Amino acid sequence: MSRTYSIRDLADEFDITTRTIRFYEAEGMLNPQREGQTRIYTPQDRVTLKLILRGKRLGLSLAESRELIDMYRPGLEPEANRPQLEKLLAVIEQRRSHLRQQLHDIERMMQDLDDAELKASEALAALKGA
Amino acid sequence: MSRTYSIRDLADEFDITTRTIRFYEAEGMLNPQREGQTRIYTPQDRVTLKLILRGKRLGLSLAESRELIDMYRPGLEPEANRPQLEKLLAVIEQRRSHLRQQLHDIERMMQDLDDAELKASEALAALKGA
DNA sequence: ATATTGGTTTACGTTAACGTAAAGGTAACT
DNA sequence: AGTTACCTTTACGTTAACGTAAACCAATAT
Repeated sequence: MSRTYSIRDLADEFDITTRTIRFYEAEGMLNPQREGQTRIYTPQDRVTLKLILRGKRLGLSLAESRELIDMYRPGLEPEANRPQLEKLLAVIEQRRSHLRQQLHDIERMMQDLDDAELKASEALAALKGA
Repeated sequence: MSRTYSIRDLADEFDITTRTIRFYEAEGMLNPQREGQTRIYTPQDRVTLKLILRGKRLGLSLAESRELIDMYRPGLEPEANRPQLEKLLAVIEQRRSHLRQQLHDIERMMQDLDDAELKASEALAALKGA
């Protein structure tokens, strides 16, 4: 019923190399089925990969992403997941504030650059006027 | 007149190691004066270090930060700086949009986590109710 | 005098996240 | 049969940004 993907399908879709995908598997983040030697990926595998890449964009390490992803697989006992879930929420919140800091830095930097450009063009104008 | 700083002053102020500061010097980003063997940093050196660290927070590589910083030192011929200045502005703009993407990812992730937590607590409630 | 504190150079070590190459299997064109 | 196109495993290589350790001065504290 549900379609499957080759390693190349996924590599192309997410613009990464097959090496990268196999690397994630070696790190225990993916466990595709096999058809003989060849890896076969389910939609679920695809989602997992997507999560890894999203985490990466957020600056999470693979280890962090792994924690996160393990969290998404609903444990049989939700209670057991509770502390981990809270810890994860804290990590995310921290990331969020980190991003705010970065945005702030960017604003400052843009401002500095605007100033520099202004000065430069003023200096240029002065030269031409002379 | 203007005060100076020891390597430790700066390391403590910015919460980095002296190794890091020497590393930046080895990379040609700092050129402190010497008093005998000992490095002496001026307020200007301090600003440079600040810029390096700001770049770092923004995810710039040292090489990128170096370009940036060289740009801040007003070249004798402003005209010559022009193309570089524009290139740099482009880099910053790209960073900015990258950050926006990250913020978006964070929002999604938070949402997913909220959902997960909700589900978890619901499952928990169901169990207790049974 | 010696021990502590803080500076120095030189140089090898470390980590993450893959890159890259070698060597080989299988299926499908031509 | 040959070659092209994917797939596989194994394994060594790479890069950035420092960490860490050894071995050494110089000034101060005890």
